[in-house]
Amino acid sequence: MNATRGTNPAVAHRLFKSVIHLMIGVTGEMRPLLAEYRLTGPQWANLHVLSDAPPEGLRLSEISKRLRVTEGNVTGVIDRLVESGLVDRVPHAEDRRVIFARLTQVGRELCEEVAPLFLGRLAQLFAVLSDPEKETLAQTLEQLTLRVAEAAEACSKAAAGATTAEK
Amino acid sequence: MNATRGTNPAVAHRLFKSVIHLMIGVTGEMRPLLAEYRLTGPQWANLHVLSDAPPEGLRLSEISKRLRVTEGNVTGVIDRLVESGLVDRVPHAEDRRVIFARLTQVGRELCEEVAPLFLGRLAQLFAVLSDPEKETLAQTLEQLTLRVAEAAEACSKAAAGATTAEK
DNA sequence: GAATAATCGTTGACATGTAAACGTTTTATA
DNA sequence: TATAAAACGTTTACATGTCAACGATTATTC
Repeated sequence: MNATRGTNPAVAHRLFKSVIHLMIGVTGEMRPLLAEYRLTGPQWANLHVLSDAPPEGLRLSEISKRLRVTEGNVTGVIDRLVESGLVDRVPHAEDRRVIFARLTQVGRELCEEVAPLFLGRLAQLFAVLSDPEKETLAQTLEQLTLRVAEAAEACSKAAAGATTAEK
Repeated sequence: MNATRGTNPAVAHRLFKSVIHLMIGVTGEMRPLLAEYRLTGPQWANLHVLSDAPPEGLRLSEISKRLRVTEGNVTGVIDRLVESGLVDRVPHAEDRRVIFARLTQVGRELCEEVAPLFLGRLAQLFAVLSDPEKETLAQTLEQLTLRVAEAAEACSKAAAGATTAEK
């Protein structure tokens, strides 16, 4: 389909670095705003997914999946949010392995206060792009993320196949 | 100029998350490759900037600038690279505040071995896009990063002005 | 020339992040 | 049903990452 598809590694590297630099730039600019509320980026990310969750909250493994971080990481961040009184840990009624994280009243109110500021600031930083441009760009990055996962999976399967064949 | 420019915060948020997810995805996929050489992503980033540096190496503050991380961070990563025998610390001849980080022979050889593998894998992950597409995307992200920094600077200047005015 | 300011790298306190090994509980399997 | 396997969250060890406060050195300024 795309016979002229390029594979110049330097170009791929440039793209990689541009992604990293953008992330560093944006998170760096958002940090002071969150700091005013004694929050870090990851803490806010956890609060935010919980603010858009059913009343019973989310199990930690679900937060882990949504934020794309390990469960051990979620454990620690939730620890600090509980410490701050923003989140509660609620054991599952039936399955005793499961623990729900749920916003406290204070946590919910903080979310409602911070969310518009956070999103507003973000919109400010990205104001160079129109909404459709942002949509398009986001869509491109999302698709690329999917393809990266696919490429990785294909590779690991190939490796597994080779290993199996060797046995 | 762009009267229809959108400022829907949800769209900005989607873009933000797409950047983060892409970064998590790619760095996650590159980690195993580097791990084979007992390297982490940041360690490789440090080695790589040093591999493209004058013979005397780079001062730590310069590495900090290029990688967009704090100097304290660079100190730690370089510590471990020195520990691994991949990097040397060389004091500046004239300015005794300055310390250069420079690849050792072993470090340089490792770089030359890892670089093509790292870049090749990266190209593999990004293979869905052609080189021109990657270029365009990278350019967009780089410009966005610039604008983010500008927007932030403008904001801090405004804040400084307000503070000054209050006095 | 002496006081002051700026630069440089390090350090310490803290918050993420991963990976691997656990204990607990639940599910699947024989 | 007894056993094996899987799922869940925690813990540990380690490597980043920021920030602020340092010492040491150099550059400015008066």
